[in-house]
Amino acid sequence: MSGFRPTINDVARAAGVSRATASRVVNNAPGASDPMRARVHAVVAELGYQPNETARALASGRRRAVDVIAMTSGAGAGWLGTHPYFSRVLAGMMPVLEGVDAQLRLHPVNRETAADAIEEIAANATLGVVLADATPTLATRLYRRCRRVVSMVPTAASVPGMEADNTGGAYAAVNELHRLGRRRIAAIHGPADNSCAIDRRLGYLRALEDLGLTAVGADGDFHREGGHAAALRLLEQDPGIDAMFVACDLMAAGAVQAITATGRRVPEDVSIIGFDDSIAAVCTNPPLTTMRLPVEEMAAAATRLLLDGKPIAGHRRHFPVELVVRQSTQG
Amino acid sequence: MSGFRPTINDVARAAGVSRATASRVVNNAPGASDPMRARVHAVVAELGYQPNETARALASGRRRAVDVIAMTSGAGAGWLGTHPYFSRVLAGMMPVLEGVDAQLRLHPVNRETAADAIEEIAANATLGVVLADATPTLATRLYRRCRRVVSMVPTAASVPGMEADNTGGAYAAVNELHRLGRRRIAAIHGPADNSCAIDRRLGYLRALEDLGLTAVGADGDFHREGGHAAALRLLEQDPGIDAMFVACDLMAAGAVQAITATGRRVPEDVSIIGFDDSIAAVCTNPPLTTMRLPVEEMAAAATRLLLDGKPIAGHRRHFPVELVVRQSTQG
DNA sequence: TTGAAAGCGCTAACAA
DNA sequence: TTGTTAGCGCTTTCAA
Repeated sequence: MSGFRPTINDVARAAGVSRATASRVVNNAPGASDPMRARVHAVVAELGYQPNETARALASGRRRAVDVIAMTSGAGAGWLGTHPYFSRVLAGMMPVLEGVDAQLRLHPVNRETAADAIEEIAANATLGVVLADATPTLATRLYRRCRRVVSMVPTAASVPGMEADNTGGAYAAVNELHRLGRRRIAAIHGPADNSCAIDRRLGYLRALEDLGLTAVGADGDFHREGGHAAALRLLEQDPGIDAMFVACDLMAAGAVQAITATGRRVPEDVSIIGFDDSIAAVCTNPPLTTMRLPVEEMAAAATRLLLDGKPIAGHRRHFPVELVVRQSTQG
Repeated sequence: MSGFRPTINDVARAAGVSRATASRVVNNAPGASDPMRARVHAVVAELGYQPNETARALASGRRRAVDVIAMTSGAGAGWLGTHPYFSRVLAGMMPVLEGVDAQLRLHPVNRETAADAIEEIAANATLGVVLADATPTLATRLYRRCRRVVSMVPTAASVPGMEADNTGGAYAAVNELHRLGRRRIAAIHGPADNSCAIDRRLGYLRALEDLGLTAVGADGDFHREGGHAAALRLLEQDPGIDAMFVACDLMAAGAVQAITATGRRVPEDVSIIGFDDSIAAVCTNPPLTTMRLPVEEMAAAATRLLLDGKPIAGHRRHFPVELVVRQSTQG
């Protein structure tokens, strides 16, 4: 009952038509009479024929697939699975891909073997590739090979990208904290080599300078543990801190835990504003006031851009980063 | 500089060898002398030749890809992006796929068009397909078409699956709560049509019966909102509740918020045990004691099973669900 | 409207 | 060890 897969030849033979006609019918292409169509359709149903996508792709020269590259640090899945970011980009892509019958290929790429992997992905890309997170070097290299690329994070100038206002978001967050009367506003930053983190740090520093306040910061890792540790360090170093701007919700979740563990209350003693508006923001207690990074919208836009054709060099689409007020800033 | 992609013919011609030899060298297949290898490699490097995977797959009859099916409810991405579960299955699959050069194709499938989609995926599956979440009907239908299928959740008897001890986990959770001296143990269940949720509910009910306690439950949706609402309802209906078993961490996060909002303390007044040990468990405040569902391990095992060949009908691999103690059960 | 025939780029017998 | 020759299953001119 199984093991055998009918080919279009089988369909054609059984229907008593040529392979070309069978192909036309199967593809709903013009140039086949109704009686022919009926015959072929009947056979297709009877045999349970399903076109071989590989052959189809080879023959037609086009295959509809978008590739997603996610960096994995060393062995293992890295961020994926431990950080909400990736599932948000996938979630953003799905709806736009659903209607257009294109498949989504996910490529975990680690820093060590990145060069080769990128080369191969570029060679076999069709609709294009979405860079979930990528270093400028990597993005540039990929873009040179295959122009149908969109990055979700800031990379090189030429590589088309979706650009969220990370700097502006951080700037706004600090100002919100200031508006609430906070004056000792510390920061928990992301990794020093992460482009989003760099922008957010910049926004924080600018805001503090503009407000005439002193910057106090600690570096985190974009994970809960790092946020927890950083908050503890900050509080020890300067017990008078009355607000924290945290560069990602996951770290903010850790910070909230650390702060309450020292006997302080959030938001009464220390107000917190996170960044991302990911699932972590609503899981904390109290829920986090945060700067919303519209990841799903960005991923959807990136996908649509690829679907619509080759994005031009240096293409930019800007996204605002807006304040979402929850309980970590106001009792 | 772009637009042209060298084929293996170009390589062969430039190297002055036959296509077969070029192919052998590129594939590291035996039967080519060192001088030949050197010549071909040089040309490959010079031309920047990259094999066309589609042609390769068609010619060799094998393509290494594993398909992942994730259900999307209606329009949009459904769970993906809003529930940590999916990224965990992807994260579990990545490491095992990384070494073996096989690609991962992600298929969002919605209930309405599921039948057709399944048919096509089955027809083009190669290594096999992993069902992240699937109804028995769907799993059975897919399994009939393509025997290389592994489900991550309980489905039909014949469909190979990774089976976590959901019932035992729930049973153990309730007993832990009882051991801590709790006697009014309520439950927040998952969706009535979700097989995992059904098993967890069963475990809860059995435990309460065995302990001679009265069951009190509310239905949730496996999301934070549902957990929040359910906890509120429960507390209103029976203010004396001193513990809750919540069928998923996301709901538990909502429950913690709801409980503290009523002025009660976690864990002093109400102890909570969640389920999953997802990212949500460590973001809550206090962090959640939970029953660990080893999703990554299960996904990795499922992938390996597919890589090793066709799983036999009814294949089962069992996974324990273990208690992870954090602060929601003990001050 | 239909069919014959030439590939898509590659692998894998089989000969030499 | 090397090259020649068929295809893999399908699409797509081009004639009929």
